[in-house]
Amino acid sequence: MLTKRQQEILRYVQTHQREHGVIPSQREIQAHFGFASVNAVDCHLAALEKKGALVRHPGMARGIVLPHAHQVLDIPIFGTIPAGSPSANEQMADGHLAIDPALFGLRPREEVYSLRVRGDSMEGAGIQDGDLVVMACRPPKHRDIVGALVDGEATLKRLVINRGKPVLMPENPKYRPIVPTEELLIQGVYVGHVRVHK
Amino acid sequence: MLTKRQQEILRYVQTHQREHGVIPSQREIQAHFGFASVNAVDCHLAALEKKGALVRHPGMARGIVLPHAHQVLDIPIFGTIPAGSPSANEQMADGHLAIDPALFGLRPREEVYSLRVRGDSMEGAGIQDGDLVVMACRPPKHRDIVGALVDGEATLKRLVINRGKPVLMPENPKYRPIVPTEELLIQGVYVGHVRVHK
DNA sequence: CGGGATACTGGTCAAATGTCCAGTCATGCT
DNA sequence: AGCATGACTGGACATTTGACCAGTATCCCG
Repeated sequence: MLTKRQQEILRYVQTHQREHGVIPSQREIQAHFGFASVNAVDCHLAALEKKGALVRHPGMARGIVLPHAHQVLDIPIFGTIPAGSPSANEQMADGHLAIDPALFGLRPREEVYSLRVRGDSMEGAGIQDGDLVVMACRPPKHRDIVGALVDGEATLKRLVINRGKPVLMPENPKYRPIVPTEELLIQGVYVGHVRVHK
Repeated sequence: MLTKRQQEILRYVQTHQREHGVIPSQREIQAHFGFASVNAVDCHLAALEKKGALVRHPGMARGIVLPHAHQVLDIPIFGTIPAGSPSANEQMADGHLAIDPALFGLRPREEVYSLRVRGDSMEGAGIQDGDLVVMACRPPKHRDIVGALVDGEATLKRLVINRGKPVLMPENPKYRPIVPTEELLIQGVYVGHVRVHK
Protein backbone atom coordinates (compact mmCIF):
# COMPACT_ATOMS: atom_id res chain seq x y z
CA MET A 1 0.00 0.00 0.00
CA LEU A 2 2.51 2.60 1.16
CA THR A 3 5.63 3.15 -0.89
CA LYS A 4 9.03 2.73 0.69
CA ARG A 5 9.58 6.49 0.90
CA GLN A 6 6.15 7.05 2.44
CA GLN A 7 6.90 4.44 5.08
CA GLU A 8 10.13 6.23 5.92
CA ILE A 9 8.30 9.53 6.36
CA LEU A 10 5.58 7.95 8.49
CA ARG A 11 8.12 6.15 10.60
CA TYR A 12 10.04 9.35 11.22
CA VAL A 13 6.90 11.14 12.36
CA GLN A 14 6.05 8.28 14.74
CA THR A 15 9.58 8.10 16.13
CA HIS A 16 9.76 11.86 16.55
CA GLN A 17 6.57 11.95 18.56
CA ARG A 18 7.67 9.03 20.68
CA GLU A 19 11.09 10.47 21.43
CA HIS A 20 10.31 14.18 21.67
CA GLY A 21 6.65 14.10 22.65
CA VAL A 22 5.87 16.51 19.82
CA ILE A 23 4.84 16.01 16.21
CA PRO A 24 7.55 17.31 13.85
CA SER A 25 6.76 20.31 11.65
CA GLN A 26 7.01 19.94 7.91
CA ARG A 27 10.28 21.85 7.93
CA GLU A 28 11.73 19.56 10.58
CA ILE A 29 10.86 16.56 8.44
CA GLN A 30 12.39 18.36 5.48
CA ALA A 31 15.64 18.94 7.37
CA HIS A 32 15.81 15.32 8.52
CA PHE A 33 15.53 13.94 5.01
CA GLY A 34 17.61 16.70 3.44
CA PHE A 35 14.89 17.85 1.06
CA ALA A 36 15.53 21.13 -0.72
CA SER A 37 11.85 21.99 -0.54
CA VAL A 38 9.08 21.77 2.04
CA ASN A 39 6.77 20.83 -0.74
CA ALA A 40 8.34 17.38 -0.88
CA VAL A 41 7.13 16.84 2.67
CA ASP A 42 3.74 18.36 1.98
CA CYS A 43 3.18 16.00 -0.96
CA HIS A 44 4.20 12.97 1.08
CA LEU A 45 1.91 13.93 3.92
CA ALA A 46 -0.94 14.49 1.47
CA ALA A 47 -0.32 11.03 0.01
CA LEU A 48 -0.17 9.46 3.47
CA GLU A 49 -3.42 11.15 4.43
CA LYS A 50 -5.11 10.02 1.20
CA LYS A 51 -4.10 6.46 2.05
CA GLY A 52 -5.42 6.81 5.57
CA ALA A 53 -2.04 6.42 7.26
CA LEU A 54 -2.54 9.67 9.17
CA VAL A 55 -4.93 12.57 9.62
CA ARG A 56 -4.05 16.21 9.11
CA HIS A 57 -5.77 19.24 10.59
CA PRO A 58 -5.66 21.91 7.87
CA GLY A 59 -3.90 25.09 8.89
CA MET A 60 -2.90 23.72 12.25
CA ALA A 61 0.78 23.81 13.17
CA ARG A 62 2.09 20.28 13.74
CA GLY A 63 -1.47 19.17 13.05
CA ILE A 64 -0.69 15.57 12.22
CA VAL A 65 -2.59 12.93 14.16
CA LEU A 66 -1.39 9.35 13.99
CA PRO A 67 -4.43 7.05 14.13
CA HIS A 68 -2.58 4.41 16.10
CA ALA A 69 -0.93 6.92 18.36
CA HIS A 70 0.68 5.41 21.40
CA GLN A 71 -1.14 7.45 23.92
CA VAL A 72 -0.73 6.09 27.36
CA LEU A 73 -3.51 5.63 29.82
CA ASP A 74 -2.83 5.72 33.53
CA ILE A 75 -5.23 3.31 35.12
CA PRO A 76 -5.74 2.78 38.82
CA ILE A 77 -4.65 -0.47 40.42
CA PHE A 78 -6.86 -1.82 43.21
CA GLY A 79 -5.64 -4.38 45.68
CA THR A 80 -8.87 -6.32 45.66
CA ILE A 81 -12.00 -6.51 43.59
CA PRO A 82 -13.59 -3.08 44.13
CA ALA A 83 -16.96 -2.85 45.80
CA GLY A 84 -18.22 -0.05 43.58
CA SER A 85 -17.45 1.93 40.48
CA PRO A 86 -13.71 2.38 40.03
CA SER A 87 -14.06 6.09 39.34
CA ALA A 88 -16.10 6.57 42.50
CA ASN A 89 -13.26 5.53 44.77
CA GLU A 90 -10.18 6.19 42.72
CA GLN A 91 -8.50 7.56 45.79
CA MET A 92 -8.36 3.97 47.02
CA ALA A 93 -6.02 3.04 44.21
CA ASP A 94 -2.81 1.29 45.23
CA GLY A 95 -0.91 2.65 42.27
CA HIS A 96 -1.15 3.22 38.58
CA LEU A 97 -0.43 1.12 35.55
CA ALA A 98 0.62 2.74 32.29
CA ILE A 99 -0.95 0.93 29.37
CA ASP A 100 -1.54 1.56 25.72
CA PRO A 101 -5.33 1.60 25.18
CA ALA A 102 -4.91 0.72 21.49
CA LEU A 103 -2.93 -2.39 22.43
CA PHE A 104 -5.74 -3.64 24.61
CA GLY A 105 -8.34 -2.87 21.96
CA LEU A 106 -10.15 -0.35 24.10
CA ARG A 107 -12.72 2.05 22.78
CA PRO A 108 -11.91 5.79 23.04
CA ARG A 109 -13.42 6.71 26.36
CA GLU A 110 -13.93 3.28 27.90
CA GLU A 111 -13.48 3.13 31.65
CA VAL A 112 -10.72 0.79 32.70
CA TYR A 113 -9.11 -0.31 35.92
CA SER A 114 -6.74 -2.93 37.16
CA LEU A 115 -6.81 -5.55 39.90
CA ARG A 116 -4.13 -7.58 41.55
CA VAL A 117 -5.21 -11.20 41.39
CA ARG A 118 -5.22 -13.29 44.54
CA GLY A 119 -5.48 -17.04 44.40
CA ASP A 120 -5.00 -19.58 41.64
CA SER A 121 -8.60 -20.22 40.59
CA MET A 122 -7.96 -18.96 37.05
CA GLU A 123 -4.64 -20.70 36.54
CA GLY A 124 -6.02 -22.64 33.60
CA ALA A 125 -6.53 -19.36 31.77
CA GLY A 126 -2.92 -18.44 32.44
CA ILE A 127 -3.81 -15.95 35.15
CA GLN A 128 -1.75 -16.48 38.27
CA ASP A 129 -1.57 -15.14 41.79
CA GLY A 130 -0.09 -11.64 41.76
CA ASP A 131 -0.95 -10.84 38.14
CA LEU A 132 -2.42 -7.45 37.31
CA VAL A 133 -5.60 -7.99 35.31
CA VAL A 134 -6.89 -5.15 33.17
CA MET A 135 -10.67 -4.81 33.39
CA ALA A 136 -12.97 -2.75 31.20
CA CYS A 137 -16.39 -1.53 32.26
CA ARG A 138 -18.54 -2.97 29.49
CA PRO A 139 -21.46 -5.39 29.27
CA PRO A 140 -20.26 -9.00 29.68
CA LYS A 141 -20.79 -11.64 27.03
CA HIS A 142 -21.02 -15.42 27.27
CA ARG A 143 -17.65 -16.95 28.20
CA ASP A 144 -16.05 -13.59 29.11
CA ILE A 145 -13.81 -13.59 32.13
CA VAL A 146 -15.43 -11.16 34.54
CA GLY A 147 -14.84 -9.48 37.85
CA ALA A 148 -18.03 -10.14 39.80
CA LEU A 149 -19.63 -9.51 43.13
CA VAL A 150 -21.54 -12.67 43.93
CA ASP A 151 -23.56 -13.00 47.12
CA GLY A 152 -21.41 -10.34 48.75
CA GLU A 153 -18.08 -11.81 47.69
CA ALA A 154 -15.73 -10.46 45.01
CA THR A 155 -14.18 -12.87 42.55
CA LEU A 156 -12.65 -13.29 39.08
CA LYS A 157 -14.21 -16.09 37.04
CA ARG A 158 -15.38 -17.04 33.57
CA LEU A 159 -19.04 -16.17 33.06
CA VAL A 160 -21.10 -18.91 31.44
CA ILE A 161 -24.82 -18.67 30.69
CA ASN A 162 -26.33 -22.11 31.28
CA ARG A 163 -30.00 -22.44 30.28
CA GLY A 164 -30.46 -18.69 30.82
CA LYS A 165 -28.83 -18.79 34.24
CA PRO A 166 -25.37 -17.31 34.90
CA VAL A 167 -22.65 -19.55 36.34
CA LEU A 168 -19.15 -18.49 37.32
CA MET A 169 -16.59 -21.07 36.21
CA PRO A 170 -13.08 -21.24 37.68
CA GLU A 171 -10.27 -22.50 35.44
CA ASN A 172 -8.69 -24.83 37.94
CA PRO A 173 -9.91 -28.36 38.76
CA LYS A 174 -9.30 -27.64 42.46
CA TYR A 175 -12.29 -25.29 42.51
CA ARG A 176 -16.00 -25.72 41.79
CA PRO A 177 -18.34 -23.57 39.69
CA ILE A 178 -20.19 -20.85 41.55
CA VAL A 179 -23.93 -20.55 41.05
CA PRO A 180 -25.13 -17.20 42.40
CA THR A 181 -28.05 -17.61 44.77
CA GLU A 182 -28.86 -14.05 45.71
CA GLU A 183 -27.08 -11.45 43.65
CA LEU A 184 -24.62 -11.26 40.77
CA LEU A 185 -22.98 -7.93 39.99
CA ILE A 186 -20.58 -7.83 37.04
CA GLN A 187 -18.04 -5.11 37.71
CA GLY A 188 -15.75 -5.49 34.74
CA VAL A 189 -14.72 -7.62 31.81
CA TYR A 190 -11.19 -9.00 31.50
CA VAL A 191 -9.34 -7.52 28.53
CA GLY A 192 -5.81 -8.64 29.32
CA HIS A 193 -3.23 -8.78 32.03
CA VAL A 194 0.31 -7.89 32.97
CA ARG A 195 2.71 -9.97 35.00
CA VAL A 196 5.86 -8.66 36.58
CA HIS A 197 8.37 -11.36 37.35
CA LYS A 198 9.18 -11.75 41.08
CA MET B 1 2.02 23.09 44.78
CA LEU B 2 -0.07 24.01 41.75
CA THR B 3 -2.82 26.59 42.18
CA LYS B 4 -6.37 25.67 41.29
CA ARG B 5 -6.26 27.67 38.07
CA GLN B 6 -2.95 26.11 37.05
CA GLN B 7 -4.41 22.65 37.59
CA GLU B 8 -7.32 23.54 35.34
CA ILE B 9 -4.98 24.68 32.58
CA LEU B 10 -2.81 21.57 32.90
CA ARG B 11 -5.83 19.30 32.87
CA TYR B 12 -7.18 20.96 29.75
CA VAL B 13 -3.87 20.45 27.95
CA GLN B 14 -3.79 16.78 28.97
CA THR B 15 -7.40 16.19 27.98
CA HIS B 16 -6.95 17.97 24.67
CA GLN B 17 -4.00 15.82 23.75
CA ARG B 18 -5.79 12.64 24.74
CA GLU B 19 -8.95 13.46 22.81
CA HIS B 20 -7.53 15.23 19.77
CA GLY B 21 -4.06 13.75 19.60
CA VAL B 22 -2.59 17.24 19.36
CA ILE B 23 -1.34 19.70 21.96
CA PRO B 24 -3.54 22.82 22.02
CA SER B 25 -2.03 26.13 20.92
CA GLN B 26 -1.96 29.01 23.37
CA ARG B 27 -4.81 30.66 21.49
CA GLU B 28 -6.92 27.50 21.68
CA ILE B 29 -6.40 27.40 25.43
CA GLN B 30 -7.28 31.09 25.56
CA ALA B 31 -10.53 30.47 23.67
CA HIS B 32 -11.48 27.56 25.93
CA PHE B 33 -11.12 29.57 29.11
CA GLY B 34 -12.49 32.78 27.57
CA PHE B 35 -9.38 34.84 28.27
CA ALA B 36 -9.23 38.23 26.58
CA SER B 37 -5.48 37.90 26.14
CA VAL B 38 -3.05 35.18 25.09
CA ASN B 39 -0.70 36.45 27.71
CA ALA B 40 -2.90 34.92 30.40
CA VAL B 41 -2.14 31.52 28.90
CA ASP B 42 1.53 32.31 28.43
CA CYS B 43 1.91 33.27 32.08
CA HIS B 44 0.17 30.11 33.26
CA LEU B 45 2.31 27.94 31.04
CA ALA B 46 5.43 29.70 32.29
CA ALA B 47 4.32 29.06 35.87
CA LEU B 48 3.56 25.42 35.11
CA GLU B 49 6.97 25.00 33.52
CA LYS B 50 8.70 26.68 36.46
CA LYS B 51 6.99 24.20 38.75
CA GLY B 52 8.02 21.29 36.56
CA ALA B 53 4.49 20.32 35.56
CA LEU B 54 5.40 20.50 31.87
CA VAL B 55 8.22 21.35 29.50
CA ARG B 56 8.06 23.93 26.74
CA HIS B 57 10.13 24.10 23.59
CA PRO B 58 10.77 27.82 23.00
CA GLY B 59 9.54 29.08 19.65
CA MET B 60 7.99 25.79 18.72
CA ALA B 61 4.32 25.76 17.76
CA ARG B 62 2.35 23.59 20.18
CA GLY B 63 5.68 22.87 21.81
CA ILE B 64 4.35 21.68 25.14
CA VAL B 65 5.56 18.30 26.33
CA LEU B 66 3.84 16.66 29.26
CA PRO B 67 6.62 14.96 31.25
CA HIS B 68 4.24 12.20 32.16
CA ALA B 69 4.50 10.87 28.63
CA HIS B 70 8.21 10.37 29.08
CA GLN B 71 7.91 8.11 32.11
CA VAL B 72 6.85 5.29 29.91
CA LEU B 73 9.24 3.29 27.84
CA ASP B 74 8.35 2.41 24.30
CA ILE B 75 9.94 -0.90 23.62
CA PRO B 76 10.16 -2.65 20.27
CA ILE B 77 8.11 -5.77 19.68
CA PHE B 78 9.71 -8.46 17.55
CA GLY B 79 7.70 -11.20 15.93
CA THR B 80 10.22 -13.88 16.71
CA ILE B 81 13.26 -14.32 18.90
CA PRO B 82 15.78 -11.85 17.46
CA ALA B 83 19.05 -13.08 16.04
CA GLY B 84 21.10 -10.22 17.42
CA SER B 85 21.03 -7.21 19.66
CA PRO B 86 17.60 -5.59 19.71
CA SER B 87 19.01 -2.11 19.18
CA ALA B 88 21.00 -3.31 16.19
CA ASN B 89 17.90 -4.20 14.20
CA GLU B 90 15.19 -2.05 15.71
CA GLN B 91 13.93 -1.36 12.22
CA MET B 92 12.67 -4.95 12.23
CA ALA B 93 10.28 -4.16 15.06
CA ASP B 94 6.66 -5.08 14.45
CA GLY B 95 5.38 -2.38 16.76
CA HIS B 96 5.91 -0.84 20.12
CA LEU B 97 4.74 -1.63 23.61
CA ALA B 98 4.31 1.14 26.15
CA ILE B 99 5.41 -0.01 29.59
CA ASP B 100 6.31 1.60 32.85
CA PRO B 101 9.96 0.72 33.53
CA ALA B 102 9.47 1.12 37.26
CA LEU B 103 6.66 -1.43 37.25
CA PHE B 104 8.90 -4.06 35.70
CA GLY B 105 11.71 -3.29 38.12
CA LEU B 106 14.07 -2.21 35.39
CA ARG B 107 17.28 -0.36 36.02
CA PRO B 108 17.52 3.16 34.56
CA ARG B 109 19.17 2.49 31.21
CA GLU B 110 18.61 -1.23 30.88
CA GLU B 111 18.00 -2.40 27.35
CA VAL B 112 14.62 -4.04 26.94
CA TYR B 113 12.63 -5.57 24.13
CA SER B 114 9.53 -7.62 23.65
CA LEU B 115 8.72 -10.85 21.86
CA ARG B 116 5.48 -12.42 20.80
CA VAL B 117 5.47 -15.98 22.13
CA ARG B 118 4.73 -18.85 19.81
CA GLY B 119 3.86 -22.27 21.12
CA ASP B 120 2.83 -23.57 24.50
CA SER B 121 6.10 -24.88 25.86
CA MET B 122 6.02 -22.46 28.80
CA GLU B 123 2.36 -22.91 29.66
CA GLY B 124 3.24 -24.16 33.13
CA ALA B 125 4.78 -20.76 33.87
CA GLY B 126 1.55 -19.10 32.76
CA ILE B 127 3.04 -17.94 29.44
CA GLN B 128 0.76 -18.78 26.55
CA ASP B 129 0.82 -18.63 22.78
CA GLY B 130 0.43 -15.00 21.66
CA ASP B 131 1.64 -13.39 24.88
CA LEU B 132 4.08 -10.51 24.69
CA VAL B 133 7.05 -11.31 26.91
CA VAL B 134 9.21 -8.45 28.13
CA MET B 135 12.90 -9.31 27.99
CA ALA B 136 15.82 -7.46 29.55
CA CYS B 137 19.40 -7.69 28.34
CA ARG B 138 21.15 -8.77 31.52
CA PRO B 139 23.25 -11.75 32.62
CA PRO B 140 21.02 -14.78 33.32
CA LYS B 141 20.88 -16.49 36.67
CA HIS B 142 19.97 -20.05 37.65
CA ARG B 143 16.27 -20.73 37.06
CA ASP B 144 15.69 -17.52 35.09
CA ILE B 145 13.38 -17.78 32.09
CA VAL B 146 15.54 -16.81 29.13
CA GLY B 147 15.32 -16.18 25.42
CA ALA B 148 18.07 -18.29 23.96
CA LEU B 149 19.64 -19.23 20.67
CA VAL B 150 20.49 -22.90 21.00
CA ASP B 151 22.17 -24.81 18.18
CA GLY B 152 20.81 -22.28 15.70
CA GLU B 153 17.26 -22.27 17.00
CA ALA B 154 15.54 -19.54 18.98
CA THR B 155 13.47 -20.49 22.02
CA LEU B 156 12.05 -19.34 25.35
CA LYS B 157 12.81 -21.69 28.24
CA ARG B 158 13.82 -21.80 31.88
CA LEU B 159 17.59 -21.94 32.29
CA VAL B 160 18.82 -24.51 34.78
CA ILE B 161 22.48 -25.15 35.60
CA ASN B 162 22.88 -28.88 36.20
CA ARG B 163 26.33 -29.92 37.44
CA GLY B 164 27.85 -26.87 35.76
CA LYS B 165 26.10 -27.58 32.47
CA PRO B 166 23.22 -25.43 31.21
CA VAL B 167 19.89 -27.08 30.42
CA LEU B 168 16.81 -25.39 28.98
CA MET B 169 13.67 -26.63 30.71
CA PRO B 170 10.21 -26.23 29.20
CA GLU B 171 7.25 -25.81 31.57
CA ASN B 172 4.96 -28.25 29.82
CA PRO B 173 5.05 -32.06 30.22
CA LYS B 174 4.53 -32.39 26.47
CA TYR B 175 8.06 -31.15 25.84
CA ARG B 176 11.51 -32.39 26.86
CA PRO B 177 14.45 -30.50 28.29
CA ILE B 178 16.92 -29.15 25.76
CA VAL B 179 20.60 -29.84 26.32
CA PRO B 180 22.66 -27.60 24.06
CA THR B 181 25.22 -29.57 22.07
CA GLU B 182 26.97 -26.87 20.09
CA GLU B 183 26.13 -23.35 21.15
CA LEU B 184 23.98 -21.55 23.70
CA LEU B 185 23.44 -17.81 23.34
CA ILE B 186 21.32 -16.10 25.97
CA GLN B 187 19.67 -13.10 24.36
CA GLY B 188 17.51 -11.83 27.19
CA VAL B 189 16.03 -12.56 30.58
CA TYR B 190 12.28 -12.68 31.13
CA VAL B 191 11.09 -9.87 33.39
CA GLY B 192 7.36 -10.10 32.82
CA HIS B 193 4.72 -10.30 30.16
CA VAL B 194 1.56 -8.77 28.82
CA ARG B 195 -1.43 -10.58 27.42
CA VAL B 196 -4.14 -8.98 25.37
CA HIS B 197 -7.37 -10.92 25.37
CA LYS B 198 -8.39 -12.27 21.95
C1' DC C 1 2.13 7.44 -27.07
C1' DG C 2 -0.53 9.62 -23.21
C1' DG C 3 -1.94 9.76 -18.48
C1' DG C 4 -1.39 9.15 -13.76
C1' DA C 5 1.35 8.35 -9.78
C1' DT C 6 5.68 9.17 -7.32
C1' DA C 7 9.33 12.10 -5.93
C1' DC C 8 11.15 15.83 -5.96
C1' DT C 9 13.32 21.64 -6.72
C1' DG C 10 12.42 26.58 -5.74
C1' DG C 11 9.90 29.94 -4.21
C1' DT C 12 5.84 32.97 -2.36
C1' DC C 13 2.36 34.15 0.93
C1' DA C 14 -0.82 34.39 4.58
C1' DA C 15 -2.24 32.41 8.62
C1' DA C 16 -0.98 30.32 12.90
C1' DT C 17 1.60 30.91 16.81
C1' DG C 18 5.00 31.95 20.64
C1' DT C 19 7.10 35.87 22.99
C1' DC C 20 7.18 40.06 25.21
C1' DC C 21 6.15 44.81 27.06
C1' DA C 22 3.13 47.77 29.83
C1' DG C 23 -0.41 47.89 32.88
C1' DT C 24 -4.56 46.62 36.36
C1' DC C 25 -6.63 44.32 40.31
C1' DA C 26 -6.82 41.43 44.30
C1' DT C 27 -4.68 38.78 48.03
C1' DG C 28 -1.65 37.60 51.45
C1' DC C 29 2.60 38.47 54.02
C1' DT C 30 5.71 41.20 56.83
C1' DA D 1 2.06 50.70 54.16
C1' DG D 2 5.16 48.11 51.02
C1' DC D 3 6.00 44.17 48.39
C1' DA D 4 5.63 39.75 46.12
C1' DT D 5 2.52 36.68 43.71
C1' DG D 6 -1.29 35.17 41.01
C1' DA D 7 -4.44 36.22 37.48
C1' DC D 8 -5.43 38.67 34.27
C1' DT D 9 -6.29 42.93 29.85
C1' DG D 10 -4.52 44.83 25.47
C1' DG D 11 -1.61 45.06 21.98
C1' DA D 12 2.65 44.59 19.08
C1' DC D 13 5.98 41.71 16.65
C1' DA D 14 8.97 38.23 14.69
C1' DT D 15 8.92 33.44 13.69
C1' DT D 16 7.12 29.34 12.69
C1' DT D 17 4.56 26.97 9.80
C1' DG D 18 1.10 25.06 6.41
C1' DA D 19 -0.64 25.77 1.81
C1' DC D 20 0.11 26.48 -2.80
C1' DC D 21 1.85 27.50 -7.62
C1' DA D 22 5.04 26.27 -11.33
C1' DG D 23 8.18 23.13 -12.96
C1' DT D 24 11.28 18.64 -13.80
C1' DA D 25 12.19 13.70 -14.07
C1' DT D 26 11.08 8.83 -13.68
C1' DC D 27 8.27 4.88 -13.97
C1' DC D 28 4.37 1.98 -14.81
C1' DC D 29 0.01 0.93 -17.22
C1' DG D 30 -3.07 0.61 -21.02
